[in-house]
Amino acid sequence: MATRPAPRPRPARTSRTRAALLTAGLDLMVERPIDAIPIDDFVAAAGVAKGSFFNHFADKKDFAIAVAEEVRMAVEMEVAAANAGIADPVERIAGGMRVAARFALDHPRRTVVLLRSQTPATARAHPRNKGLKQDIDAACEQVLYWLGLCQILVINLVEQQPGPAEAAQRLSDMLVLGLTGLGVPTEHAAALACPSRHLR
Amino acid sequence: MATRPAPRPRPARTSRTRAALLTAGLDLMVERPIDAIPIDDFVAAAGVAKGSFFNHFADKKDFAIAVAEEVRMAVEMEVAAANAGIADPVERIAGGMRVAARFALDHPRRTVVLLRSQTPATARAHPRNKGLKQDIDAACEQVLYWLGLCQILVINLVEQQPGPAEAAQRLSDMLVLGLTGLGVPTEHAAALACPSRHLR
DNA sequence: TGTACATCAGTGAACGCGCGTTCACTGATGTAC
DNA sequence: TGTACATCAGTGAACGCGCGTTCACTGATGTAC
Repeated sequence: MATRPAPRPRPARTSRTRAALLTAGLDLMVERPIDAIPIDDFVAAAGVAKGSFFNHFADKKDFAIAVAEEVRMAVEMEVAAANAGIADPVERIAGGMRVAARFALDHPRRTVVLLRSQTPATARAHPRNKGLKQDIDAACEQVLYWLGLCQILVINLVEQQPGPAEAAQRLSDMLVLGLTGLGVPTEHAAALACPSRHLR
Repeated sequence: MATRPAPRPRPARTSRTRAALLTAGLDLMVERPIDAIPIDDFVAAAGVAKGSFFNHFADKKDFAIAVAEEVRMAVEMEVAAANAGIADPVERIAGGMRVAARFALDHPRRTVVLLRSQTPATARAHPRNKGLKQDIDAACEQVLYWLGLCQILVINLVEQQPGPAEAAQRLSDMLVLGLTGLGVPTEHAAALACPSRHLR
């Protein structure tokens, strides 16, 4: 009967396996949605055994979330960095769209995976309840409206892969359209949207 | 050995079964993509036996196409009707977007199914070849650009379900954005996009 | 109108495959002494 | 440094379920006479 205290940290091999699986996930999910990819393909691409998959992820769904989360955190960090020190909320949301556009141009593959991971367009929840929470719903709808515009822009940039000038123009158009839609005065929106400010 | 000539047309029961399946398809595909719906659900909703499904459709994929095709033909007929007698190509494509918007507002459920049926955004073919077919590709890209804008507008209308005035405004914005993006002079685009022309 | 018969859509049980998940075993990694 | 041992990620064969597809049979519909 031995009483040795257990060894604990064994990060090297472990994190290598996990990273290989996440990388394989990114690679394969660029081409098709996760439901069309068997786990066998992920583990083959990662070069690990099928059982290892379930050592790191509870199930396939959990894996999809983990892959998307990696990309989402990367985007959010860039947004936070770009907005550091900016207080005006209108400028902050404009900055968010700008960063999203920049990210889509820089990392089209990761962006595709992120877009895929989200509840697909036309399947989103419709907060149609007209009860007491009307104000809250209105605020939520504005957020959804803005996120929707960002998503539309990002899809457009990833699909068409326009040159820098064209991309800046589309971002600018979308900013004016979106900001005026939120009630921002046209001149203010136009100033924030000036193409020369964007994308380097 | 009998030599009676065969009876042929038995349309009543047959077309009823087929129609029930297509209707069930529309109903269920509003909520989730076809890959998430077992055939058992379709036949249960249609009230027919599972075997009947394969009397009418070669396989599940064929069924998905048939459901989408019904909606697509309805849209195309409306576009053709709206554009009858109009020769100017710029007005014709503007009319196409107008009809698509109108259809999305009138038939959001059918529109959702149609959107689902298409190669999902971020999975479309990228005609990136820079060879001799440059001109053809350029034309194709313009068509894709326009269809993409229509799709974006339609998704937005179905998701947000704005009131008539708001919807007309979004259509107008998208028309100006799209037409000027195709090189149409701003004044001309603005005239075609005038909100008072749209959506009744 | 009535009867015999031919056809083909309808039916649902059965099949079989793809694939997500499990599990008993292996072996690499690290600790205790 | 060397040896014994404890742990836990890695492994891949096996399992089992969901679901698309098949098929032998039934029965409704319509034609011939």
